[in-house]
Parts: sequence; structure tokens; C-alpha cells
Amino acid sequence: MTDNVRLTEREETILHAVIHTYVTTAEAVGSRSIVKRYGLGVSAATVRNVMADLEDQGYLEQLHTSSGRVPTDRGYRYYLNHLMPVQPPSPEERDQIDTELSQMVRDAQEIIRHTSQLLALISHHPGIVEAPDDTNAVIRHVELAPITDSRVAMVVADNYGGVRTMLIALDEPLPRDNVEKLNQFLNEQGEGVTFEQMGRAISHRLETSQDEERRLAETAVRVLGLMPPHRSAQVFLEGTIQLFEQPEFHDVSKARAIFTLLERRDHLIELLRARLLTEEPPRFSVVLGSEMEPEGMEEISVVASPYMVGGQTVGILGVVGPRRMPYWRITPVVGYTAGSLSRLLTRLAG
Amino acid sequence: MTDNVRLTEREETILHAVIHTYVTTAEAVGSRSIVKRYGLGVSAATVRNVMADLEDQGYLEQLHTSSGRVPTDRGYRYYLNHLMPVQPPSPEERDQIDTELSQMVRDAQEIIRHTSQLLALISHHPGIVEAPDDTNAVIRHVELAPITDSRVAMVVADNYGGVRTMLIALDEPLPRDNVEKLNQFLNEQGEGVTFEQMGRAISHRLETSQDEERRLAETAVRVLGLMPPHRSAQVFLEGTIQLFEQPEFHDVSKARAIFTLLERRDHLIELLRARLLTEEPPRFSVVLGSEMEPEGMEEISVVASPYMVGGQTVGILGVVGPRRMPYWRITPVVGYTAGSLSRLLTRLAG
DNA sequence: GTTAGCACTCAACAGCCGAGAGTGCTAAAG
DNA sequence: CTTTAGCACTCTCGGCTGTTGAGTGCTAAC
Repeated sequence: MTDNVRLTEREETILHAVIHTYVTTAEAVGSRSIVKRYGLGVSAATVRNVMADLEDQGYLEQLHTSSGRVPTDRGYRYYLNHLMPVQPPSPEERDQIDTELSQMVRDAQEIIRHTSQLLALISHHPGIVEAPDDTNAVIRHVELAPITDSRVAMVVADNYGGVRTMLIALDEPLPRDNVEKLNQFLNEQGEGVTFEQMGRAISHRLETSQDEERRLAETAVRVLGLMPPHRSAQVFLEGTIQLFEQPEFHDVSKARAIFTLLERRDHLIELLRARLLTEEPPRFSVVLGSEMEPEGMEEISVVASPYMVGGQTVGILGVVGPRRMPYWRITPVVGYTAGSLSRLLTRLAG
Repeated sequence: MTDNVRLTEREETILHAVIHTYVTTAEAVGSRSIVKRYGLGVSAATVRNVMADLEDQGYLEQLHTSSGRVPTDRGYRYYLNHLMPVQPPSPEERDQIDTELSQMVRDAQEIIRHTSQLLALISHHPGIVEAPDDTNAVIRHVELAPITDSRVAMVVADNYGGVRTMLIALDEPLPRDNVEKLNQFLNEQGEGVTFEQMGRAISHRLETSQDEERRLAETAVRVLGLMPPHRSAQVFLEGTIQLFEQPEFHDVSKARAIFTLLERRDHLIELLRARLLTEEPPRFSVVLGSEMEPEGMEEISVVASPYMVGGQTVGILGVVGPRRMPYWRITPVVGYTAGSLSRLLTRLAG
């Protein structure tokens, strides 16, 4: 994907200039406008020659003969890998992120929803955040609370401060006085491990124990067997209307395509997981639409970062926008937000 | 609002015809096209005269001199009140609603979210459903489940099958062995009444009881005092992309306006509440955008209905669309869905 | 290798024209 | 008095044209 060719210095300067002006103006950029704006000590004609070279190499393209150049995905990729300045977010942005996040005092779920709004607010593009899913959450405490004879709520607190409730419809009533013991048993088996591990521990007990403990294990298996299947991770996507501001989506058919795409937000996050979390360690990344597997996302790109609790990656957050995004501004914001969220959740959990 | 003037029969026929063709074609309708399509035994010139009359009376309007007529809000209102055929949904629609709803077996929250999708699916317009809010939910069972020393989860089952969990951050730890008794106490006070009533009952105990019961009441007050404020009712709005299909929203600026509007879905539902639930009994209703208080919703209208559990109204559901909506098709669907959802939730609660 | 000059291309915009749909008015017919 | 036919008029929409301006590619000179 990232081939190691390096462009000459002048080519880099000009590619950088093209991308920068294209991103800010949303219009194909010509040789003259570049020398005007950046006045590198050469003439428009020279710039033209270099641009032609860059086009041959696939970094730029023309929409039609004789109009300005526009960066290709390859051009963006090169920019992202070699040219983009590495900088922290502006003090104002940092301030805004910090204060907004520090005002969130409720449970993990709420914090995560608000983070997506925060991202949208600051980046002026839709923000997306995936809530940690159950699969590898470590149980800190579990409690069965009987609601009626035939229904029981299972409250699970996990290691990153999240608490969720599952409703279990029983096939036969749970003896009331048994609940206390069952809770104790579940916590013995479940504390500090994942759901899957708890299941295994209980099965093991079922085989090796006797009498009361065995009876408890049987009940536990019965109850847990009736548990609804794991909820797939929740994804919050906020601020989608911001896309209307982008001139590329002023065409209604394009806008519709994008919105249709974004409706499948679980799908989108799945693609991001594939890109971010397969690497070790999982890391920050900008994903261009055309680099994603199933076609159809050519128009968009995502600046995404994993976030973690206590050193372990638990989810992804990011900003969605058109390919023509001010990456140099968005990237620091996303990175900083991921860091702040990680810290906040870790504190909440600890 | 509904003035009692009745139009002549011929005027009604023509108004009906204009609305019907305008809704289906989305184009201003002229006299000739009406006689062609409906061939009432009169000439185009006569129709023209009648249309001119209807325009004078404010039921129709012209976009510009010499193009067809378009219904005004007043025209729609008259249609809705006097002209629209009263009919059940088509067998296929009924079928679809029944099967989709019967497949939902999870908790009330999930059912309600899916109902908004269902409405969108069948009506081809965005569906909106307001989840029952806490304010007048009757507590069926309440249970405190300690998570850590400083946090406790309160699980509340209400009378319509909903279960919600609230996290309470304690100021000082809750003695573990006290929890059992506290739970019992809370249920004694809370079962069968609303939150507010429970609060009052406990305050009363605090004044009249002594010793242990008084101590329990004190603890209860302390814990409940730390409870987060009532969550405002959740509103699910699904299928908004369907709006892109409507020609009136092919203009991006209009589309953006609508989407901005719909982002404040809690606000929208508030307006609907004001319209539907102030009447006694609360009833089915079509609300045209211009009839709503704060300006700015002229472009849309909502077909909405309350739904209930065990005879009591607990929420609102509906379909949002452009003014130019096929009310005769949507209205039965919304009504039927409200009925089915009411039955389902009542069954679930019972 | 770089620059100036020049001919050429293309999108975007404004203006114009004709077709088509629809109206309002008037006068004649019922 | 109501209905109808006829006619002149209005307005939108689509297609066509010419112009403008930004931008390119090429070539020859520096």
C-alpha cells in the first residue's frame, strides 16, 4: 500500500500546495494559483511541468482536459504518510475537549455518546464512536435481580465503568432464597474474567463439584443459557448534517448515497476495526474510502483512533468526512480526544 | 381551526381530485389533467371556474400565474376532516405489521426502537416513536444492586414491561447487609405507585416511624437523593433517508433545513404531545407543519397517534413526511400500528 | 533546466427561442 | 343563470448559442 518511492523536494512542495489549496477551496487548483499563493521561486510553467509529472505518477488527476488538478487517493496517501505536519491541536480545541469531557459525570454509555457529539462539534464533521462491546469486557461484579417469577434482570458491571442490564425470561421460576447464593456463586466464578471465561469456569464446576455447589452451577447454567445473545457493540454517530456544508454533497444523489452508507454505522465501524485493530499495537490511522473493502465508499474517508481503558483497547472513535478533509487539523483533534477519553474512562473504572 | 363551512359537492370532488393527483404526481395540477383523469361530466372550463373559487376561499393556490393549482394547508385540512376515506390498511400492510411485531421478543425498549423502523419500512417515510418516560410509570419492582462500595445500580421494573437501570454514585458506602432490608423497604413503599408517590411515601415514613424503619427511610432518602435526574423520554427516529426520495427535498438547502429540524427529535415530539395529549381522550391526529407553534416546520407534516399500555396512554408514535403525503395510506397504517403496539406492550406487561 | 508566449480546450454563465401547459376572460349556447 | 368553447396571454422549462476565463500543452528562447 505504501510504496517507498520518495518524490523530489520540489514535487513534494507542489503536491503539498495542491492538496492544501484544494482542501481549503474545494476547487481544482491550477499552476498560476499556486505560484500566486505560495510564491515558491519558480514560474507557473515550471509548476505546470511538475504537476504533469505528478499526474503521470498518479498523485494528481484532471477532471477534464485543461482544468486544474485534484489530488488522487494516492496523492492523499503520500501526503498523510510523508507531508502532513505533526502538531498538537490548537489550545482552543484542547480547551474545548477538556472542558466538555470533564463535564461528563454519568455512566460510560453517556460519556461515549457525548464524545461523538464532541467530535462533531470540534471537527465540524460527523463524529463516530464505538462503545466497548461485551465480548472482551472483564466482569467486575454481577448481580441477578428478580423482577417477577418469570423474569430476572442481570446487572453486570465491567472493568471500564460500564454497567448494563440484561433481561432474562426464565422457563421456570427461580427460588427466591436461592438468588442470594446464586449471586455469590456467580461472583466467585465471574469476577475478574470475561463472560466466556465465566461460562467455562461454571462448566468446570459442574463437572467437578458436588451437592450444593453443583446445584448452584446447574441453576447458573440454566439461567445463563437463557441470556439473550451478546449485544453487538453500539455505535454512536452524531452531526451527520454537517456533511451538507461540504460542496461535494450539494448534489442530492451524492448526499443520499452518503447518508445511506452512514445508516449502516455498525458496518462502517466493522471496516474500521479491520483496519485499525488487526495491527499490533492498534494505532491511529486515516482510512480513505477507496481503501476499504466493499466498494462504494470512495467519497468518504475517516480519521480514526482506538481508545483504551487501563492500557487495553476497548473501542474506536473517529471523524467521518469527504476525502477532501483538513487532515492536518482533524488528525490532532482525534488523537487528543482518544487520549482524553481513554484517561477519563480509566479513571472512572479505577 | 376547523371552521364549519362545507363546500358544495362539486367543489369537494374537485378539491379531492386536486389533492389526490398532486400527492401522487408532485406537480401542480391543471384543469385539463383533472377532467382527463377523473372525467367528471363537466368541461375543463367549468373545472377552472371551480378551481378559481377554491383559490379565492383559500383551499388552493397557484405557484405563479398560469400554472396549475396546489393545495394549501387549509385545503389539506379540509381534506383530512371531510374528504379522506376511512379505511383499514391493506391486507399486505397488516400482515407485515403483524409479523414484524410478533418477531420482537425482547424488552420494551427494543420493541419500541424496532417499531420506528417498522413504520419507516411500511410507510416509506421516517417513523418516529417516543418511548414511555419515567414520570408516570408505575413501579412494579425495584432493586438496588451494589456494584462497588461507592456505586450502586438501581434496577426498576415498571408496569409496562420496561426495565431500566440507574447508576447512583454514593457519598458514603452502603452497608452490605443493609441492602437486603433496604430493598424490601423500597418495594413495600414503591410497588404499584409512581416514583413521585414513592418519594412521598418514604418522606411520610420518615416522619411517622421510628427505630429501624426510620433508619431505613433515612438511608432510602439519602440514596434516592443521589439518583440522577429523570431521563427525558427517549425518541427513536428511523428511516430519515427516505426523505431524499421526495422531490420537494431535492433542493439541498431544503433538505438541510429538514434534517436540522429532525435532529431535534425530542423537540418535535414535544410539539406532538402538545397537540395530541392535551385533548381528552388523547387521539389520533394529523398535524400539518404550519399548525405547530414555533415557525419553521411548514414543509413537513406528521401523522401521529398515541399508544397505550393497559388503557393508559404512555407514548406517541407517528410518521413524518412532506406535507404532500398520501394520508389515505399512511393514516390507517399508523393507526393500526399504534393498536398493535399497544396490545403487544400490554401483553408483555401483563 | 527554466521560462515566456501562444494556441487550444473546456466548463460555466447568460441570453434567446420555441414548445407546452395552463389560466382568465368573453361571448355564445343551453 | 350556468356551462362551454375559443382565444389571447403568461410563465416555466429545455435546448441552443456565444462569450468569458481559467487552465493546459507545446515550442522556442534564455
